[in-house]
Amino acid sequence: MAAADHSALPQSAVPPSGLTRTGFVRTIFHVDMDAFFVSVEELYDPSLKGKAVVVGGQRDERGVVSAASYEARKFGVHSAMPLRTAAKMCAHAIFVNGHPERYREFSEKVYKVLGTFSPQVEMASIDEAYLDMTGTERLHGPPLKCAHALHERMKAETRLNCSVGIGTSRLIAKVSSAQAKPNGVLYIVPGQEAKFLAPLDVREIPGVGKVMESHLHALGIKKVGDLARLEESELEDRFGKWGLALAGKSRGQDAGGWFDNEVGADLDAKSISHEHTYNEDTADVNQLEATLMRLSEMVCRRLREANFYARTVQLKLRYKDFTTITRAHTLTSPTQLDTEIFEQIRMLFRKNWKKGMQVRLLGVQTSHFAEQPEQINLLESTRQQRWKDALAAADKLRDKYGESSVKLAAGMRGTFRERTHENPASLPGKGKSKAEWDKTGSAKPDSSKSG
DNA sequence: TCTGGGGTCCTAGGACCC
DNA sequence: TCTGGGGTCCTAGGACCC
Repeated sequence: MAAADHSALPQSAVPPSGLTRTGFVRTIFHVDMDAFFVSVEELYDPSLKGKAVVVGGQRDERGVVSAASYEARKFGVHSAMPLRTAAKMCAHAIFVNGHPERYREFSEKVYKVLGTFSPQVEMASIDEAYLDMTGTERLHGPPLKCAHALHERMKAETRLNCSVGIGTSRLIAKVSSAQAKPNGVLYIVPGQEAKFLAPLDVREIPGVGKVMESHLHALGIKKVGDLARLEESELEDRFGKWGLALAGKSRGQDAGGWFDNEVGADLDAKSISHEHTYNEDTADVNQLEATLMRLSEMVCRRLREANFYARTVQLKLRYKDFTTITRAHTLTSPTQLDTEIFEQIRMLFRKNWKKGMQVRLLGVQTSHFAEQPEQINLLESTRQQRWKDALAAADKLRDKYGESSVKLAAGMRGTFRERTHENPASLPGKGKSKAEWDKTGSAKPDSSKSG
C-alpha cells in the first residue's frame, strides 16, 4: 500500500471527527469504577476505609498487586507491582486476598445501572464500560447533566464511586475518564479533541505502553501534541500499521482495530486459558502433569459452558529463569473434552520440557473455536457422547460441592499430592483456592445467567 | 523489586496451493 | 533454469490492557 493512499485507512466504520455515517456527532461515555477491587473490599470490611490497602495477596507471596487504595498509591504502590516490592515501599499497608466472585457480583450491578441509561452498553473489563449515548438528549438531557445523574445513581445503587469521561470517540471518552479520576466527570466538547490531548504524555494513549513510549521518546516525542504534528507517513514507515493508527489516535480518532467497533457489538471470545504459577519452582513430572490435567479440566469446563469446540491447543511453559515458551497444536477435529485436550497438552509437554529443568509456570490455552465438531465415525462419536455426559454430570457436582469434589481418574495420582501440600485451600470444605481464580467476569456479564 | 492471570491484537516466517 | 506473486493457514513470540 502506498504511504500516501489514505483512502485505505481503516476509518470507514467511524468517520473522522466523531461523526456517524448519518452525520450526527457521536456521544460516547466511558465509565470507570474508582479503585474497584479496593472499594468492594471496603464494603465487606469498613475498617479498611481510608487506609493503605493492597489487594492481590499477602506481603510475602509470589504475585503482583491487583489494586491499591489511593492511600497506598501515595507510597508508590501500583497495580502489577510485585507484592514483596509493595510491602517494602509501604510497610504499614494492609494486604488482602482478592475475591473474584465479589467483583463479578458488583460488576453485574454496575452493568444493570448502566443499562438504565443506554441500550448500547459494553463492559470493556470487569470495572469499566463504554456507553453510546448518541441521540439520548431528549431522554437524559445534555451529556454533562446525564453523566452526573449516572454518577449519582451508580453511588446510590452500588455504593461505589466511578469516573465518567465523555467524548466523540471511545478514545476521547477513555482518556478523559482517566483525567477525571477520582470520582469526577469530564466532557470534551466536540471539536476540542486535539486541544485536550496535546499536553498529555504519549503514555496516556491506550495502546502505548513502556516499549512504544521509549521508542517515541527516542524520537523526541513526549507529548501527544508532538505526535499529532508528525506526518502520518513517517509514523507508518517507522511503526507500520500501528503507527498509522497512532496518528489517528493523536487527533482523537478511533483509528483501527477494536476501537472501530460499534459500542455493544457482540464479540465472541477468541481464546480460553488457565495458567498457574507455583509458589515454589518444581521439576517433579507428576506434579507438573497433574497441574496440566487440572488446567485442562478448568479450560474444558469453560468450553462446555460456552458451547465452544477448540481446534488449537497451546501449552505455556515458564522456567525458573523466566524464559517462556509456547507450543501449539491444531487438531483436525475440534473438541471440548478434557481427555482429548489433556492428551495433546501432555504430548506437547513431553516433547518440549527440558527434563529436570525447574518450572515456574504452566498454562493451557485453547483457541480457534468452532460451534460444532465435524462428525466422525459412529463408534467414535458414541464414545465421545459418553464422555460428554459424564463431564456434564461432573460439572454439576462441582457447581454444588466445589471445584475439588470431582476428579477424573487419569488426573488422580499426582493431583492429590499437589493439592495437599501446595494448595491446601482447595481441599473440600475450604472454599475456592486462589489458584482457581476465574476471571470470567472480565468478559461482558452474561445477562442470561443473572436474570 | 523479582516479576499473576486472563485476555486481545500484531508480526513474521514457513508450508502449501494456485 | 530462473523467477513470480498472492492467499491462507499454522506457529512462536511479544506488546499491551485490566
